[in-house]
Amino acid sequence: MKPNSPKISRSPTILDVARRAGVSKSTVSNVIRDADCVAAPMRARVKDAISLLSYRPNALARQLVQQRTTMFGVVVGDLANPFHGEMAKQVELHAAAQGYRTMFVNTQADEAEAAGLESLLQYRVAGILFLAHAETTKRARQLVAGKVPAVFVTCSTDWGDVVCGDDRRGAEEATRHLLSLGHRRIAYFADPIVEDAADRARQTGYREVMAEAGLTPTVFRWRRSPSRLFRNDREVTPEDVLRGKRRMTAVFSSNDLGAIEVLDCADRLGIRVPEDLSVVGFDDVVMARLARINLTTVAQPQEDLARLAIDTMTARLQGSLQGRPVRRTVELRLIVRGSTAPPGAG
Amino acid sequence: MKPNSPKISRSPTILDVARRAGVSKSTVSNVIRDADCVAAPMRARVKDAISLLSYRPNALARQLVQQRTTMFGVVVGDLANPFHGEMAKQVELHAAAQGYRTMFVNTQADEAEAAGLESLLQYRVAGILFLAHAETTKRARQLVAGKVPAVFVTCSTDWGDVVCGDDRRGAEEATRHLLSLGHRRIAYFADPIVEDAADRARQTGYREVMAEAGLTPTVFRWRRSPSRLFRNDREVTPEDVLRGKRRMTAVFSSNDLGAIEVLDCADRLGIRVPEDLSVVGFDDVVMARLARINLTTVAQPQEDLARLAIDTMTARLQGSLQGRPVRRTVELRLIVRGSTAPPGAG
DNA sequence: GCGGCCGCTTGGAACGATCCAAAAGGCGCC
DNA sequence: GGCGCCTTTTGGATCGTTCCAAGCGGCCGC
Repeated sequence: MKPNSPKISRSPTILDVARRAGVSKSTVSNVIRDADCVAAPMRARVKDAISLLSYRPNALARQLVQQRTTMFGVVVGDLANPFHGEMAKQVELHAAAQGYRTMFVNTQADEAEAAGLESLLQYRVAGILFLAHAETTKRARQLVAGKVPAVFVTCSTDWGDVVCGDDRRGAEEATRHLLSLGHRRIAYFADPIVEDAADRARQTGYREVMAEAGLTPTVFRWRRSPSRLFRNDREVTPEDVLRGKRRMTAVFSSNDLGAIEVLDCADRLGIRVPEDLSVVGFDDVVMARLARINLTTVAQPQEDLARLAIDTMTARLQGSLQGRPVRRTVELRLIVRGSTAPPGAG
Repeated sequence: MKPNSPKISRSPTILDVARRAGVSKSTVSNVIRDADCVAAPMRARVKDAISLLSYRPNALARQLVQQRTTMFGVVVGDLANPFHGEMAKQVELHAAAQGYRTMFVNTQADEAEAAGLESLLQYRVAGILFLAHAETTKRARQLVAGKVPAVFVTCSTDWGDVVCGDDRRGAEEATRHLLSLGHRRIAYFADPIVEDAADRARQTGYREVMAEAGLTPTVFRWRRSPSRLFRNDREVTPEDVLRGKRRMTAVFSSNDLGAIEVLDCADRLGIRVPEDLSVVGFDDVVMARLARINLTTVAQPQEDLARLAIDTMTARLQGSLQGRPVRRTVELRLIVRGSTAPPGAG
């Protein structure tokens, strides 16, 4: 080996540090991983060399040799959706607290999803979190199932752990609230193009309660995905529902964004809320608390969801959780605000 | 080397593929990087082996040896903020289109920022994007400046490329709009605790126009960062402004979230908008378009911002952009909606 | 027939860390 | 003084790729 090869500024490696401190690379390695088997004066000398060279360990090299990474892949339907945004934030926060970084893929079960997942797998992420995601494609399942732990947050599946609220019960509570106010003609608005499990569970809760009360359920589905909301290109509008022959007095939307969209349509059509129409959402996004929105909704505790999701993931990774997928739930709670009232209250 | 060591299911490597196809690993490498120097029948044989073993290249190993990664670090102030969320989404989208993955760090110039940046640098990300971020700390500068290209989107700095609108001119236009309606007592609401450059530029624009008109500027600052808005723990409220001795007739907020907060306070205080108070925001988040919000605001073209940011970043990486930091701007445009009217219009 | 060239394939040396087994050194005990 | 033991330190193998220079045929032209 030639002494003093003329290094042209490249970031220093563990070998540079070793040379500078006059020790072997193994000792440097022991210091940076702070193993306990290194004597104090030596440790000090190495630390000096490290800060002198402003050495920064290479995470790629480390994770390659360790055969495990500290990155999570996060697949999120639509970061522009406030609910997803908040979930993403909370997940990033809790992952970071456990020493994991997060790689995001923003995709709605479209063709980009497969590419995004493929990429995450090539990076050998330690696990993949699916956030408030529409139904995953079979392709997704076939790509990740079994290769890497998967946790689904606020959405359901049979091939990975699930962390969510009891959507069905939440929907039941919301529907009962409308019933107790005296509503009989209550419509359910499903949001995305692609059905997801959360949507289905909420719909089931709604149908159940309607049936119990001897009422006919009415289900509508937006034709646009949430990201396209507020874009004035609605294909199903509340007008279809409210001006139709069997006029509805209440709408229960599978999520807040949809509910707010309903409010907006109602406003533009001159339909008063809650006098002419009651609206209930699901999620409790911050926006819903505004005096101008003031939306009755089923709150999902986003921080709890995120914490539980990360806990589940780390449990899988440490092996303290093994075997068949588990399902962990958080408490949902109806928050009554000003968008609901007895029918014909005006 | 022992033949047939009893492999216990591990993801297959390039060597496994090579053995299976009866060629050398170099040839396999040539196939997966599709270099043109490999004969057709051989290529076919290798591809068969790849799909047979469902081989997936290891991005860590590849990037380690190539000495360059295809990951961007993205530092974003608050993913729960709709403007940041939309920016994050657009950036992820355009990065993915160029073959880059994104690692997110959600942080507001707090102590977590340094740790997050350190982590990004350990991963040897190709570059770091700062999104709508509050002023970066000196620590951030000292960590990343010079090591890796940095692009600041919708915020400014002197040590990295900047992509933003002409905030000052936008603020001027907004202020002139209020003046032209007849307002004289116009307050400016600065949002975050930590001043950022965008905020300063907007404030300058406001002050400029006020001075030209011979009016005294009045600047207020929220004491909470945007993520804490809507939480009922305001420390400065529009009440301070509107009920004070020198009653304001208009408020120009440095961003939409703040403007919406103002609207909300006004609603709760029984102050009518726009009759008693005109409100102008900045950003044009989707929410602002709702009939119930209907906020006059200065629109920032988020997709253009994201595209330009990624373009600038890739230009730096390819070396087609070199030398001192550049500053690239996009067009801002005032959108007049229903939250502004002549003073005393009620 | 031989040299040269070209197209394809290959072995080996990186990349920058971790980890393990073995070496080195110091110390006390018989 | 020799032996074993314990604490530190060390060299080398390894992780899964890329990349380069060299090898290897075969073909063409003179």
